[in-house]
Amino acid sequence: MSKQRESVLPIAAACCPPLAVAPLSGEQAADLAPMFKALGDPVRLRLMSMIASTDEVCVCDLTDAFDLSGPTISHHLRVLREAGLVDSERRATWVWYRARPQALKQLAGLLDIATPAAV
Amino acid sequence: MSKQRESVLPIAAACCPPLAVAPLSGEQAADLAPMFKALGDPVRLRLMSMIASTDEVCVCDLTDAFDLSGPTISHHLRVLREAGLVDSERRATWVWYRARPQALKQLAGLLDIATPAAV
DNA sequence: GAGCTGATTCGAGATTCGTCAAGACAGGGA
DNA sequence: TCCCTGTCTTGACGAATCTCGAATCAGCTC
Repeated sequence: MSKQRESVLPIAAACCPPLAVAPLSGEQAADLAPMFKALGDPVRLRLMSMIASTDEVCVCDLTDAFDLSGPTISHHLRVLREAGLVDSERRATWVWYRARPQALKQLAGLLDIATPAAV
Repeated sequence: MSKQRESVLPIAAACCPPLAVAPLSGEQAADLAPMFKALGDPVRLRLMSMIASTDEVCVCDLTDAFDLSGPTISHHLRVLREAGLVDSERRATWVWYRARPQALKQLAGLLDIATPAAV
């Protein structure tokens, strides 16, 4: 991530109507599934929530919150980054992570239920 | 699924504020991650969209839509079912699947972005 | 009851994933 | 310049996942 060329992300590729409105094509599903998959691990879901609930987070703070090794946290952050859910930026010694609201919004829209009364 | 006792699902366990509002606890993340994980496979994501976009779908129709064997489709449907995302019901010879709007709504709420202006 | 159709479960093989230890790289301070 | 701190990458291993064929179960029709 030292290189910022990952700004070309799979986000724009998929912009679909809610699941409850129309079925996805195979291609759309293949584009979107990695995002859900990235959130499908408890550690990554918690990392995502920690990153999204503040403006920026330092890796050092994230590492301290888990009983996992540094490389493991780094690996999970990389998965989130490659899924387009977060951005990273090196600033002096530390690396800071920031959420990508676009991506979260896209997933939320996909899961939106057309019938609010449905229970 | 022949037995309907799976109606006791992990849904009620987790009911959390949006990711962008407060970080998840380890327990909350462990409850929610399986749902995202279930949607993290292209085949399952497409199955979910096919089920959610109509009232009910017969397994036979789902199987026909993929180049996969029956047991494989059955496996993916089981994952969706155990994650609490769909319900199944046997009616005569056929088994019908239905989405659980509660679950989709919960996930959508979790991904909701507090700042609609954010881009 | 016998036979048929549809769906699930079981068992096995190949692939992917999660984790860590060791090494490499980037940047700041003496 | 050299060393130290902090982070990422690489390589490796066990565990979980995806897929299929074969066998099993559920229900209808004759």
